[in-house]
Amino acid sequence: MGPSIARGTRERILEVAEAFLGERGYNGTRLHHIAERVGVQKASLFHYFPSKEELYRAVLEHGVGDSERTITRALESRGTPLERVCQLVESWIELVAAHPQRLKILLRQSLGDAPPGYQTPDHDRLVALVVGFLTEGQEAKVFPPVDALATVLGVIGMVAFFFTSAPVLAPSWCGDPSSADAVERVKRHVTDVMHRCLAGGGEAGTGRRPAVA
Amino acid sequence: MGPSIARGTRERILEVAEAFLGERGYNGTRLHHIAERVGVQKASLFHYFPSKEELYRAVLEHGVGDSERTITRALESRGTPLERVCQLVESWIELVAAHPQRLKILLRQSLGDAPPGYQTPDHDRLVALVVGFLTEGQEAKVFPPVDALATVLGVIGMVAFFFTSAPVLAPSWCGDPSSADAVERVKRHVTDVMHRCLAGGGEAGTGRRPAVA
DNA sequence: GTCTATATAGGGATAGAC
DNA sequence: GTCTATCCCTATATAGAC
Repeated sequence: MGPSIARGTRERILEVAEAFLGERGYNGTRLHHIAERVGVQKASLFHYFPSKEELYRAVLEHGVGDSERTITRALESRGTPLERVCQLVESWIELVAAHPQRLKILLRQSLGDAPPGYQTPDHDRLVALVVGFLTEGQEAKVFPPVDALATVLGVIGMVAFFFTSAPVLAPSWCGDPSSADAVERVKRHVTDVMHRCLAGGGEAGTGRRPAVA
Repeated sequence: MGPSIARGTRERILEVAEAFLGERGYNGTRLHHIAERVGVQKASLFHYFPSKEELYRAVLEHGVGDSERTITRALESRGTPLERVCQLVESWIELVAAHPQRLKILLRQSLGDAPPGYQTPDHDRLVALVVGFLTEGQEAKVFPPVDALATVLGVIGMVAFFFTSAPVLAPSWCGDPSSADAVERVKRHVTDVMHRCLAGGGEAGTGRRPAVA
């Protein structure tokens, strides 16, 4: 994180744009509104960014790197493999709670809300990092034989849903998903699920269902 | 499902619109494109729907009701409570796989991609139905004391992510999420997780973590 | 570097013939 | 009920003064 005060106009534009892109999406965001909130004329935006699409790309790059650092750091931490997985989950949840807009932008991207012709980058490398950790644990018989890739993607899906869609589709879930209470509840639930799914070692887990129904 | 052949123009418009709204979103969908794919002039759309917004609402209503029927039917089925939960999960996954666009539209809605001023309807009643089932099971000591609401929303989030975002953000996940293989894999994983989280009765589950880290 | 003014295009919506 | 033609607004982007 850079200095949080006395930012230049370019940084303020990026910040406001990130908020709008998260809240309204690429197609729904008006340069007009960004300029207004920054407190500048619309034409001035084109002094810093040649087009709306380039502004979009700049916002994306601006938010990249945090996730990767969080993941590698957590996997290298001390503790049992299960503790490290939970450490990773909790760190990532905090990251998401701190920057909900970034996750929303990624989700929108995956749904196709991006500049025309924009190639959505994949995140296979990052996912593979965690999947590899789980697989190694399974080979060492410390994790049960669950579907490792599905487990990782499932956690991402749960957390993403808790912080973006759930508050809207099921208001009974929580008021402000970024509140300390909500963050704590998500952490507790996800780590609880991880314990239930990854504890018990290499033998068939607690309640693995017998066969196809 | 109505007759699938010799549909009227209105039905064809609804069908094509559903596809576009799922794929491009409300703001990204051009009436021009809908008309083109239907094989009709743009102005003709206004003979059937007074505005883009009304077309959007019609598409939504057209896809409502299936989910509710699926849920109530599964919860009233035979079997142990856990079997009924898994039955519900599998039925719902099939429904999602059969109509991925509908889920995408709902997700987009929750992200705010809807007509200006549109009030996204909540689904609290439907969620509460399943949560109630879990809570009763917990009071009867057949389910462990997990966070029931979080469990339900977590499953929704996982499945939603598997079928919409995961194929784009992590292409290693699967090629076509609606393929029989992919559907089977999702079913297996989610019911596996349900077994691990809901089996074992009312005592503290397998690996419930001791306290806050 | 920021402004006012304007060019240009695209898309939602309407009019009216057939 | 479907078409052609057109209106009109909005939004991106540019030109050029200060």
